[in-house]
Amino acid sequence: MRISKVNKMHNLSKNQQIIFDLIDKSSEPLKAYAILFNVQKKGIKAPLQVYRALDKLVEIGKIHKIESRNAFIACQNSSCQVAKATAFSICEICEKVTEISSAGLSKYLANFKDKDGMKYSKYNLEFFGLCKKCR
Amino acid sequence: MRISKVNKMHNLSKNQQIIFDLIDKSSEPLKAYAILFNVQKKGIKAPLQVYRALDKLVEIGKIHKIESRNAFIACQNSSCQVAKATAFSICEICEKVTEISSAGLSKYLANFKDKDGMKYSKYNLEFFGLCKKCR
DNA sequence: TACACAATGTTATAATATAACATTAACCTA
DNA sequence: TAGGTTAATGTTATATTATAACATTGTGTA
Ligand SMILES: [Zn+2]
Ligand SMILES: [Zn+2]
Ligand SMILES: [Zn+2]
Ligand SMILES: [Zn+2]
Repeated sequence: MRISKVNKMHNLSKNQQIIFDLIDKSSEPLKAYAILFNVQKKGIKAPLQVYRALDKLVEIGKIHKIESRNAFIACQNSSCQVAKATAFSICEICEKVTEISSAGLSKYLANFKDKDGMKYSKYNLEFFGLCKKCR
Repeated sequence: MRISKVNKMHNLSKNQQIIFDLIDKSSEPLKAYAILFNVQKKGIKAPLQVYRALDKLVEIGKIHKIESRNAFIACQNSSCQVAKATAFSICEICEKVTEISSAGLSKYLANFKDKDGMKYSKYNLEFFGLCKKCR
């Protein structure tokens, strides 16, 4: 396998890199229009440019969407290669979001079968409560 | 405890009842503006009237929001008195949504502790896959 | 080179949700 | 049953989130 192939696996384009860097260095989930505002100085002017980069970054697992907040967070779990099994804790006061990395939880959910015996390979779980600081 | 008190627990107002009835008889999750369109003949004319009823219905657990779809579904689980622990399966082809009612799952999630030993009383879980019909 | 595909740029618009303020209904209790 | 309180409603305007459509440019590969 050549270097170029290795890189290609998750080689980010210019816009993708700009937007990923912003999300990755943020201490909190970012919303699409907050991202847009922050990257306008870098030449990204339109919502669609942001959403396209976000879509791709979600697809390859570099970021995740917090569905209940319409916001995006960098993957905090180096093993998330694909956006297919995600779990988060969300503080209902300060809105701090943490990606949960629990082998037990992911094993349990990956093996969960519903009443019809159906197994699901993809899921998103959001826990809500109060973080340490807010209790 | 008087009758009025018993009823009051989940006595729906006029708009709440209209909107709940619509969602309850629907075979699929409904979006807010689809609801608005459907209840305009009943005198509900503005988005805010719909969103206010939806907020209340979610709060008391009569309906749930499918976060990944921005849509609302009637509670299919008679024991959901409050919107605090929900789980759904979602077909990625036909978009059929089913509320999962599994004692094992809810027990596991209610008892789940993160790395810091934190327990969460509230969660939302969405599984994705293909339903029987779509496989 | 030439092809295929991914990414970009741009304008416009769709879809989802809330702010602000005035009014009315329902409920509780003195 | 009058008065106070809270919940719900009505209405207009606006904020926020997301996509359609189409033209163009870059990138890797045969
Ligand atoms: Zn991750
Ligand atoms: Zn907190
Ligand atoms: Zn339910
Ligand atoms: Zn299906």
